Amino acid sequence: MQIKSFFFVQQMKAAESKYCKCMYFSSNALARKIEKLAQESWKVVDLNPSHAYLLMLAIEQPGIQPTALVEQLLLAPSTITRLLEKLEEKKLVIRTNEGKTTSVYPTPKGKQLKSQLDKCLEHFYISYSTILGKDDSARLVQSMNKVTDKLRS
Amino acid sequence: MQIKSFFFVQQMKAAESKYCKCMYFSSNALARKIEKLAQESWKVVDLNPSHAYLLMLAIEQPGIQPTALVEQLLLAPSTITRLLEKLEEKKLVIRTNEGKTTSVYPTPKGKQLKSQLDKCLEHFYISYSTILGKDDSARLVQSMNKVTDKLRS
DNA sequence: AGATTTTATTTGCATATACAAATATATTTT
DNA sequence: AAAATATATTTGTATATGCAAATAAAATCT
Repeated sequence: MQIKSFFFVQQMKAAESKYCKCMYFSSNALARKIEKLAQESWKVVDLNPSHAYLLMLAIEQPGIQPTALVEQLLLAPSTITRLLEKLEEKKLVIRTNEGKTTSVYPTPKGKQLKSQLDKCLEHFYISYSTILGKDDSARLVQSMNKVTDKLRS
Repeated sequence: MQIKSFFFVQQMKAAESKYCKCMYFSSNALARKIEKLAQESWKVVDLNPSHAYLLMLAIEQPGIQPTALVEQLLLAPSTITRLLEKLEEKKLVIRTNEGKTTSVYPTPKGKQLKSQLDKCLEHFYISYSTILGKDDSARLVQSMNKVTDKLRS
């Protein structure tokens, strides 16, 4: 039962998978693994990484508008709205409307998280660069960004 | 209104974003862009890329079991179940149970899609490698896979 | 052989994300 | 000024994904 144990007991490496040469497969698999790692890092503030990133932006650019968040986080407008709803529920940000624009401000409770958020970011950075090496991970990040920019439609 | 137009009209490049140096950000942004590109490629068979990949595996390895699909697609078991449910609804695969194991077979209707599926894969490959260059994209895929494997916990 | 543990799969539930349409406001055109 | 267009944001809806628990069967241990 060698074949069976190969398939079942051991986890297949991404590089061995039949479709490993395909960017869909690789980028998604990588993103999922990183997502998990990131969730660990931000667990202490009870926030999903996306929410945490948004909060960090709101703290550093108080009054920032959803459109700007869309640009900076490369997420869809509706996604930003949903993230904001959750952060507002948790009393970490508030939205003020004036005309058609909305401004997002951190609440005092949100601002208080700043140092913890910084620590989470640091923790996350360390956790992947220890596994992957600082240089390698920096290079990978750079080339992923380059590719993302090229794919701008 | 130069600043305004910068923020609002032009989309910010991933490499300019405040958190671009972070792997969470880059890997997710890339995966989302690639996802979109892939969806385009598989639209003609009315399948999401994940479903398409699973179907391709079922065609090439008839009788394949969910566990093997988990290994090869690096997805959670429950996700595989859900993908299978949908493919079964569409009468593209069938599941047979024997004891605790399940075997997945393509239906005739599923098998008929093979050549179209191959074309979709080809189309997708061409669409990203024209934008990114064959060598660059191959290199990127390779390093993403390497990283994914290292992150195996 | 019966009890315990391991393995395979599914279900219930939660969540992030996006598209398309709706809404509301601002800007431009005529 | 009124009409048309553009911009900003939200809502309704759909979907992929995962975790944890449930179920069920097989394998192992005693």
